[in-house]
Amino acid sequence: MAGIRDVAAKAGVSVGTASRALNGTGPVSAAARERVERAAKELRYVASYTATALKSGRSRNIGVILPAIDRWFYGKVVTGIADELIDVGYELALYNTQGSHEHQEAVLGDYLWRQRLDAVIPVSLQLSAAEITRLLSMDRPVVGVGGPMPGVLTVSIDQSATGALATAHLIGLGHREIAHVTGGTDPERDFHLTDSRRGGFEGEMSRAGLQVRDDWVLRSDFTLGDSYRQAKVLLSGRERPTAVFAASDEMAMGVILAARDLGLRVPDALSVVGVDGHEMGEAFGLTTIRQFPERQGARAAQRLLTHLADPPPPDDINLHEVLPTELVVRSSTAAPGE
Amino acid sequence: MAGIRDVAAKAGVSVGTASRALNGTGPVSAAARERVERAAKELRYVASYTATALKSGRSRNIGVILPAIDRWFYGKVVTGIADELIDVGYELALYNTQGSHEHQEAVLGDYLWRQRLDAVIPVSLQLSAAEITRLLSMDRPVVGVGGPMPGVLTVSIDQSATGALATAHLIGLGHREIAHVTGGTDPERDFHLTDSRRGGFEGEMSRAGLQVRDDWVLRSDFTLGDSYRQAKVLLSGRERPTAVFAASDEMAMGVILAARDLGLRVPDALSVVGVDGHEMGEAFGLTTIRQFPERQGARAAQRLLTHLADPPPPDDINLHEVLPTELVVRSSTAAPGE
DNA sequence: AGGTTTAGTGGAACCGTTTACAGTCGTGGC
DNA sequence: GCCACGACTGTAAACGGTTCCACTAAACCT
Repeated sequence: MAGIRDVAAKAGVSVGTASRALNGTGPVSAAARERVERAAKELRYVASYTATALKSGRSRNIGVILPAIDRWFYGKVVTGIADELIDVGYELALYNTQGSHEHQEAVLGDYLWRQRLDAVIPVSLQLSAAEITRLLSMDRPVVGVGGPMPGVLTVSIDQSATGALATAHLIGLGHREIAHVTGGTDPERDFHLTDSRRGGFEGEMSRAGLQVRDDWVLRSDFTLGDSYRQAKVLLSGRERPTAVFAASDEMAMGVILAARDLGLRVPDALSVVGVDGHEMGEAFGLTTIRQFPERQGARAAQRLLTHLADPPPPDDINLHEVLPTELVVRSSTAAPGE
Repeated sequence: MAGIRDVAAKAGVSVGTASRALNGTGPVSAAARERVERAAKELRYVASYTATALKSGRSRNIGVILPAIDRWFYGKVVTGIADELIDVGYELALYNTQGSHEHQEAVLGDYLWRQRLDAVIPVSLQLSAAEITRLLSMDRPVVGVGGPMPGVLTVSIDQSATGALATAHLIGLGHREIAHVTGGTDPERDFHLTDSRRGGFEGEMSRAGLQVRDDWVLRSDFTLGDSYRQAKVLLSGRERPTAVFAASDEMAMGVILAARDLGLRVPDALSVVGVDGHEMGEAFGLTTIRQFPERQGARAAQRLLTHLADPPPPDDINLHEVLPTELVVRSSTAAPGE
């Protein structure tokens, strides 16, 4: 492995000059620069990142902390982040807490302090005040995705408005008997998201003077399978809603499958609306509130990068950036039958 | 930020002793060790990884290169790897090539050479001979997932056997008119996987004396949506297969949706079998050949770690480790109707 | 013409660890 | 009583870059 000394020697300059030539910092004559560059190429020289990082304090490495990777939303977010980073030569360190507080603490307490990271993107993390303090005291840029994370910059969608929009769509079609599939099975995970989407649902219902039946609010774990099972029970009851708002597309698809298995036609006998914009929704004809997780990830990365480039951000910055969502009407919703 | 000097000073020992105490390398008196440990704790000392890596040459960081993160298989593989690594204090650097050869070259050519990585796990990568040579010349452990990658250790399932098993299951039920949904839309991606699963299908068909109809082999892109559309065309034709083997669960679910939309009952009018063991398959009653991507990822990580711990591996190691799959029979397959 | 800037350069300190080396001290063997 | 040995320790040299500083020579002022 060639080092910068080898390059310098081969180019007939000092290591200082070689470094300046390679990094474009400081003045270097055209001739010297050219010789250094050629030497570097011939030697297949690549600067050791660890050495660079140690001296300069910048590692060109940013950490992404999330509770899972094998779920639609997180996969998309990471994709968005990764796409944004690869172009500017940053690398991406992934920390999967698996929703375990133990792991989360280990990551927040130790891993992030090893100075290998220039900045951090926590995704949908349930952070305690102490954890946030600790995170921010690292004195590196932090931009979260999802939220809320009081005190840290975030990028997210308006969960409550999303719930309200979906509900309003159903009410607008004439539905009055509306059930809701929400999250909350795992108290640690998706806590706020669940609550605020349901909040939007409830708000919109009461605004329209409609009642929210407790037994029509299904607590699920955000998977298709669980939602399917619960919806089957719900839809087998004597009284049935005419519409269901599910807090995610996966759960909405579960509801559709359950309805079909029970011989209920969608949307004739049951309207279903979800949230996400999951690709699979298309084949189901699923009406949904589309969010753009890749864009959320990309946006977080961008904000991070500008903070990294610029001096410390002004104080009047937009702390919580809210990205738009979009109602996509397909064939799973219609006016109530009969 | 406290450095090891601060710890040493506080504990009243030299930095050498402090380092030895903290790392458990070399002899240190119990008293000194205890003082150092307390000092470190009180100072919230965490060793700088960049410094450690620079000096020791070991970064406790392993790279995962893959063509996408937002697909079921990759999400699972990464989860398996991450779970395995977090326990032993290794970190995970993620490189998403997005299926672009440009990015792949950048990663293989530059990124991996910056000495930030102790080892590399390429996942489902289509590597040229030159790329493999370059990868191996880094002189660090490499264990791939999926394959084949001639010359590098890999962990994978037997794709061909998987195709054969699925096909045999259908034939065993009495089906003779069998269609296949395969990949291959994107020539770069999933190349081998597609070919070998289809190979298994064709082999099993001919073994049973059955013909493979060209127009019953659907080339799809491994998504539910595309498979759905193609299956709809297939199943609307005058002649219909009585069974479909889809090379992935997502595509199989697309076929089931298409069948239902056309009023064909599954499995009465059409049997469908997939490959993967996708969680969503359960609600579809999907029969499938289950593979365990998390286990594949975990296994790759384990092999890597042992190679990292032990001296260079013996030459007679098992180059390609094949992990088992499992037929899961649910309600999407049955003997042909009538 | 003399004094200041400025482009270009080399040398060396430094980033925060690990680790090779040399040394001190007490202990046991003879 | 001396020597060898082991346990323990401190000092300093790396690791491979970046960056500060001092310096030269040419160019630019007044």
